[in-house]
Amino acid sequence: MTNKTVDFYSKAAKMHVATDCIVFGFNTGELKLLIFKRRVEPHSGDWSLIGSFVQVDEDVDNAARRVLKEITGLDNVFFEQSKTYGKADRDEGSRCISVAQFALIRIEEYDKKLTEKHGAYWYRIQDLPKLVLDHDQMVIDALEILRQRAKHQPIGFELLPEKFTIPQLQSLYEAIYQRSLDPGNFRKKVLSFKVLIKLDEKDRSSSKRGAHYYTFDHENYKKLLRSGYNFEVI
Amino acid sequence: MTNKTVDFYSKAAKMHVATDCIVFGFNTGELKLLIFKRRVEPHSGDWSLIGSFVQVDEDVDNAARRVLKEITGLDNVFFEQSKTYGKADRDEGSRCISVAQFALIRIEEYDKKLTEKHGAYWYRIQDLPKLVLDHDQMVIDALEILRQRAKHQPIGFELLPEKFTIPQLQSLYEAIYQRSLDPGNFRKKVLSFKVLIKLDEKDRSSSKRGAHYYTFDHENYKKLLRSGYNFEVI
DNA sequence: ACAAAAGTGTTACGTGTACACCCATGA
DNA sequence: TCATGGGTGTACACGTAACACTTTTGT
Repeated sequence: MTNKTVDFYSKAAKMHVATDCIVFGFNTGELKLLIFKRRVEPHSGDWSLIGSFVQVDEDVDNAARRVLKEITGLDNVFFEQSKTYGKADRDEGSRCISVAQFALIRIEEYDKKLTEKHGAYWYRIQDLPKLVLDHDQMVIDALEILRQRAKHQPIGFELLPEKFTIPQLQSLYEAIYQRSLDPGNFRKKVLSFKVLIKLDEKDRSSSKRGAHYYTFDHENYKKLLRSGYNFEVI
Repeated sequence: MTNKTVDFYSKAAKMHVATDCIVFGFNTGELKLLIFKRRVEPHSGDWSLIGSFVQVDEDVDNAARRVLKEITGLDNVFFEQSKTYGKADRDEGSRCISVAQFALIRIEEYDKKLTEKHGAYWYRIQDLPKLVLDHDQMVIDALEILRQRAKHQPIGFELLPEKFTIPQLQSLYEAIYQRSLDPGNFRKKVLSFKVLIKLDEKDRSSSKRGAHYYTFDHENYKKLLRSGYNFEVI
């Protein structure tokens, strides 16, 4: 590295880089968000998203995975970058920009002990409390992106258990878009993509007849994507 | 601020934060990108996007506006955040994350003297040279987002002069999506949105009959958006 | 008068939507 | 056997795509 380089970089300011996770979950027909009570100043005790500073030798994406694992115990979670928040005055603690990322997790699988230990709770998105800093805006933006994605990719499967029924899937989409869908049309649409594998087993928890379980056909999905398929679910 | 706070923040690493601009322009029926020859190490002399470090007291969004103004002389440019690049090893100079933002500019209006002074050139997106660091990927991602946006918002108008004809607009969309569109259908579709104002004046540069100039009706666009309208151009 | 681009009209087709209807089963 | 949610079938409306056709005007 030349002296010129050192000079050029050294003149530039350094700042904290954080990542905040908008963690979506789904159960009992409701879209939920994992938030927790902040334990450091400023705003200790207020509600906040789960976040962390990014370490010097750590990819930003990985920082998000690290925190989420610390809190939920979950690995291999679906993550996607949402937006970066870079207003100079967004954090009065110190100049700090935050890369927001949203995660979709199967709510049944996370470790309740861990989340309780960290003071984390699932809230319905409709009745979230006021969050710290610009975290309210982060949630609004992430929801927007989730809706956008869910329209064209079968992203919703990330939020359901391995085995799920079509009515369950429909209920998820209804929760995401906050509107009701026609059962017949939804079923036809979603089956037309040929990315669901029907199982023999049935779920009888919500009707006497029972609804068939399905699993997501990852193989076929990838194949179809490569051949330029577009999944317009809604 | 409590001691606890100081402690918490001070333990976290600080790093450089940069912003890189993917500057799109459009003329002679081609989608162009503004890139320039890098003048600092590492990679001095290689082709690069236009970027800068973010200053301590500067919003990330404004940093992008600042560089673009320095180079093109343009103010009031359409900007949108694209993605943040945060791999630990993305810049060998020093740990540095970059918030990529794309800009749409009216190519006729920029100051040629300024861009020449800074060693900046317009390249057709089809034949861009290899760019420095992860800038190639930034362009790919930004194009993807531009296409996404252009599908649902009349974003394309940002790339055209104040007055433009419908065939011009069509040619822009054809450049963005790299496919040809039916003139009749395109015209019908775009006029159906009621966000174009027809002017008396005609552009005779590309036909004897001449094509009517139109302007974008910002007022009506905002009104329609508020009432929940969706602009599906393609 | 003809070429060439602008602009209009018409029709066929596929897809989404609404809704009627049948199925399976526990109580 | 009836109520309930699962699942199938169908008819209509509408948006889109393809393309034929008309208009304008400089050469």
